[in-house]
Parts: sequence; C-alpha cells; structure tokens
Amino acid sequence: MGTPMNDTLVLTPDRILETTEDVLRRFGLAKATVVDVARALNVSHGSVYRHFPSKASLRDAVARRWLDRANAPLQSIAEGPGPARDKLERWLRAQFAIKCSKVADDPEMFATYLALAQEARAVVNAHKDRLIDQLAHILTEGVEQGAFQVDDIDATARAIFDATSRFHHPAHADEWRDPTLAARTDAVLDLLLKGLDARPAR
Amino acid sequence: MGTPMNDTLVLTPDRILETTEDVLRRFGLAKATVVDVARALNVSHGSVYRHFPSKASLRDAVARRWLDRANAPLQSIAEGPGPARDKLERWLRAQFAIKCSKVADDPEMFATYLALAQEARAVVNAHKDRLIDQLAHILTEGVEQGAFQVDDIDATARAIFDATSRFHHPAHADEWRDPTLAARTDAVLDLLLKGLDARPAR
DNA sequence: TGAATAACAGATATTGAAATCTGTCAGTCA
DNA sequence: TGACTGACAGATTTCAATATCTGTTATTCA
Repeated sequence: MGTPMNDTLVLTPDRILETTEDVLRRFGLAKATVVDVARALNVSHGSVYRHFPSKASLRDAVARRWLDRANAPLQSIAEGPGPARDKLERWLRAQFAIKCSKVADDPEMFATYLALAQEARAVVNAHKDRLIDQLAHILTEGVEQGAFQVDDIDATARAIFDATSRFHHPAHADEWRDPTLAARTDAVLDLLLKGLDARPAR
Repeated sequence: MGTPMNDTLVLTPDRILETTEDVLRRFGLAKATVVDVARALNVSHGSVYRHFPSKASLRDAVARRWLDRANAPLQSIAEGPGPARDKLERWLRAQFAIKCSKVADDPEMFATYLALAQEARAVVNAHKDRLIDQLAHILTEGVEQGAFQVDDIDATARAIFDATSRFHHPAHADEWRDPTLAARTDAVLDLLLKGLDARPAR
C-alpha cells in the first residue's frame, strides 16, 4: 500500500501525456506507438493502458491538451474588457495569428497535430463549439453596447466562424504563406464587421 | 501523309482525355496509369506521350476539363440578367449546389477529382481566378445599380470567395452532410450581403 | 515522312513473409 | 492489495524482392 514508486516518479495521466507529446515530437504521429511512450517512461506498455483505455483515447487527450493550451489567449480576449467591435476584431486576428505562427514556427509539429486532429474529430468539434460560444459572448456584448445589430446571436457567431475558416482552418494552412494574406484577411474582416454594424456610416 | 488510322479512329488529345476520364472513373487516381489509358485506347503508351509530354500534363488537362464543365452554369449566371443582389446570391448558391451534388451523387469520383485537383494546383488557381473575376463582375454591376457599396471591387470579390470557402472548398466536403448546413449557409450569405448593402434597412 | 511502336533505364508500386504493435489478462511483488 | 509486469492472440506495419510504371529513343511501316 501507500507510495507506488517507479524509477523516479508516480505514473500519472499527466506524466503520460507529457511523454506522449515528446514522443510525437520526436517520431511523428505515424511512427509513434504506445510501446514507444512506455519505453520513454521506463514502464511496460500495459501500464499505459491502466490510465488510458486505448491508443485513440490517449491521442484524444493529447489533442485536447494542445487545443486548450494553444487557444487559451482567445478566452482571455473574449472575457476581457473593451468595446465589442474591437474585441471581435482582436479575437479573430489573434486566432489567425495563433494558427499562422504555429505552422510557421514548427511546420513538422503542426503537421503532426493536424493529423492528430483529423483522428480526434469529436475533440475538435467540442473545441470549435467553445470557440463559437466565445464569439457569441462577444456578439451579445456588442448588441448590448449598441454596436452590433444581430438577429440570431448563435447563428451569427457560427457564421463568423464559418466565414473566417480560410484563415484558421488547418486545411488551408498551405495558403497562409501567400503574401497577400494580410490584405485578404482585412477584406473579409471589413466585410463581416460591416455586416454586423448597427449604425452604418454611409 | 494522308490519313493515319487506328483500330477505328485518329488518336487525338480529346479522345485521350475522354478515355483518361473513363480510366480514372474505373480505377481511381491512385491506380490509373498511362499504360491503362493506352490499353483502353488500343495503343502503346508511347503514343499517349506524343500528345501529352507527361502524366502530370495529362492530369492537368483532365482537371481543367472537369472544372470548366462543372462550373459552366456559374458563367451563365454571372453574365445573365437580373439585379446584382439576387444574381450574387444565385451565383453563390449555385456554386455550393454544384459542389454539394457532385459529392453526394458520386463520392468516389469526387474523391478522385479532389486528389487530382490537389496535384494540379496551377490549374485550380487559374480556375479560382476566373470565378473571382465573375464575382467582381457581379459586384461592379451591383455598384452601378446602386445596390452595393464597395470600396475595392477586386479585394471584395476575393473576400466573398474566401468567406464562403467552407461551403465550396472541397477540403470541407465532409461537413456538407451536416443537417444544419442550409442554415449555416443562409447565415453567412445574410451577413455578407448586409456587408455589401448600400442602403441598410435599419 | 511522320504517326506509332517496342525495347529500355530508372523510378515507383506491389506483395507476402517476418517483425512489431495493440489490447488483454493472469500473475508478481512491494 | 493494487500498481505493475510479461506473455499472448490477432491486427497492423515493415522490408526487400519482384513487378509495373514513366518517360525516352531507335526503329517500323503505311
């Protein structure tokens, strides 16, 4: 009883996830195996299965961790202060910047996580729903502040998410190096913000 | 000199393209080879290389043909009559419907053409440019008619194309079965049209 | 003469046997 | 006692030999 002890540390889900990220970084998604993870932990692969019922669930957990960490700044923006119009623009630009810098800084790792995300559809969908909730929150504030005119908040939040897919959906990542990207982003944001505006200056 | 004669017919680029489409339909992109195409034509594969310098150029030509054929209706809408606002909405909905029905009617063939398009990047880009030109044409009409207020026609045309990517870009095809797709499409179109509107009814 | 071919080199794809992996579980040991 | 192990069956992956394909060219033949 009492203190189970390994080489050095207790085997916890967190420690497994940490190591799994390392293994993914070193081997890539295609090559990384549960046996690799166990080896890196000086543990039999059966022990990993004590904490995660399957390789898929382990992958899902890694994906969840990564998405949460990468998009934490967005949460702050959505909940922070500021007029809704500015906040919306900052939130969207931050979202694009996060994705764009991830792919620019470490394309290999980005490819790994992209593949991971494609297998963890449910996790990604839950994450998207949280992002759209944040957009809906900003829209609600905007309506309260009299800055936006919106019929259906949830539908519009989703519409903004959908309409900006090209700039945040990883399927389009290979276009993010386009030198005209900034101009294209500006044009779409301009059009969307005009569409939300409660007092068009015409 | 005179009349080169095969089994039945002269070997022309068009006949080769026709047959290549058949072969792609039967074998899929991964399995279809130049030798297969030549076999189907009762011809040696060397003869195919007389008309197309490489397999890539043959693929490009097939992609070009397919894109032109599939999107012919859009050209008619863009050049046809009608108020610009309606025309724009019809054009966009037609674009979505074309893609959506292609994937619904023959998912296998759609997958083949999707893979084809990914290898024929230059062809696809040229095609996208033509579509954006059509959008710019509609926007110009709309401005002339006093229906739209647009600063930069070309940038806005591209913005509309970008903002609707989720509904026409094949990378998102697997989401086109979403039962809420129609509502999502409506929400984005509504937002975009509001953003273009010269006389907002507020 | 010039459209078509057959033979060829190098690159790519297929195949099936061997190795590895996933997920399970009875048993170890602290 | 319960976290961990090691051995196992079936599924998946690797690997290297083998076959096929791409693109070229010297040759055929109508």
